[in-house]
Amino acid sequence: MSWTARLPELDALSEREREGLDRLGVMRLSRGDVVFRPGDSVQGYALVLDGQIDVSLTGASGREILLYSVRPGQSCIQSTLGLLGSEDYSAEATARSETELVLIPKARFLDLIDRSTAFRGLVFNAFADRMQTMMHLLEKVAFQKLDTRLAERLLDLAQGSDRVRITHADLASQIGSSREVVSRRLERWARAGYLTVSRGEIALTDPGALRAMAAEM
Amino acid sequence: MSWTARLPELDALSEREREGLDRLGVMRLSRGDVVFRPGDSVQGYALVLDGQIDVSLTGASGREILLYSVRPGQSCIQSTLGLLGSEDYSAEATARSETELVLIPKARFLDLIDRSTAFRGLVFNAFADRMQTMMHLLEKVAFQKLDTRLAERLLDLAQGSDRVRITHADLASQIGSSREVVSRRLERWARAGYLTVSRGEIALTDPGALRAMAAEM
DNA sequence: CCCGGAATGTGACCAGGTCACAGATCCGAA
DNA sequence: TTCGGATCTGTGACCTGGTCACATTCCGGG
Repeated sequence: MSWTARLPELDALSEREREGLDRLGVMRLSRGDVVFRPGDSVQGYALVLDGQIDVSLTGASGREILLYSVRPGQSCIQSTLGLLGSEDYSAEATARSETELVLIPKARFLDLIDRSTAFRGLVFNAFADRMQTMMHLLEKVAFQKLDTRLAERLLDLAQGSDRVRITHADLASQIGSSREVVSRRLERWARAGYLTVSRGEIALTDPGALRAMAAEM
Repeated sequence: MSWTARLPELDALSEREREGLDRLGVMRLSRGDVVFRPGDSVQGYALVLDGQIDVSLTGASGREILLYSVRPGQSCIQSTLGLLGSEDYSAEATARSETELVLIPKARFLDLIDRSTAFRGLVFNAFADRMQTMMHLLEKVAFQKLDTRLAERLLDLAQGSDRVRITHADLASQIGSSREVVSRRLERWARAGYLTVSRGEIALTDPGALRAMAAEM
């Protein structure tokens, strides 16, 4: 079966190119599987078909921060980095849910970049986008208050719904903070009536208040 | 006169391509001149011939952090970002010394990317490199202690010599900290005998100690 | 020699990260 | 059902670093 048909992003490729890619096998990952870790060498260009992969950095203290999530149709530009700049991974990637992905081998990838204008555009737009979000992340980490980042993250995780299933520790690692700090902040917000916390779950009772905090820089 | 000859990085380009580029004018900037600021739209691909351009982010509080410096032969990948991803600048760039640069207009740039494998390689290697250093920067800001970043910066600015001409405020803005904090830290280090401070200048008396601090993460 | 601006010094305070534990809750095995 | 370990959360003490509000000091030009 043809996986290239599942990604509208690839429509611009020629028939020939798509056929070639379709012969590549689809990998399946379970939640928690590690795609790569710091120091691994880059084997190919990773393209997610379904599910989600989180790419994050870990500091010396063990504290973590989420760089970005790779969703269907997107690629993990850490691999682009490795393929074009020939440096190994310095970040870690794990599957956040059941995930299907395709790995385009290095040689094939470089060949496609050379021959296909469409593919090139795809890759470089994705690259530029990620770079942009990385800059925004840097800006947030360097200058924004914890409140802002936490509120933002909660709203993002909620995706419009009013509850988020996540532990304080996970939440902390996504915004580059620590569990204790997040716990205390959540407690404060609970007292203020913005949300209620229970083991493994947070219910947003006043998303408006959160949005206000996320908005103020 | 041919400016393309001044950059060994461009040797890989064909004769034709180089001739075309040579017709572009060279811009001259003085120290302090602003190349672009947040919100400016991207006009073309900026290539530095001589001098140095610093690209930095500014937070709401006015605190700044240096993203990277563009040296001769390098390009400001903020412009690549804008050209490939079509987002405007979110950072600010200023000339740190007398600087000469060439601006390759958007259309010409995109054309070159399409036609010239060599040019493409150049651009994307530079892009990947910057991305890598941005990740390292993010890692530093998120996880490293001030000592490490400050010591690192001092050694970098000293370039092997034993003195650095810079104000505490400038130093602070380069590492994303504040003047007061930097002043106090320098004073502490002066008491420890690592360096001596005088108005506008810092003399490194014990670079070894600084290197030790820069090394420990 | 004086004066204004630039650079630096200083104390008080606040936000947030770290450490060391203490409870609380859940879940599977006996 | 109950026990025990694992996971999650709560809490106080402490430290680093950013912020605010000023006070000093230094330097060059008139």
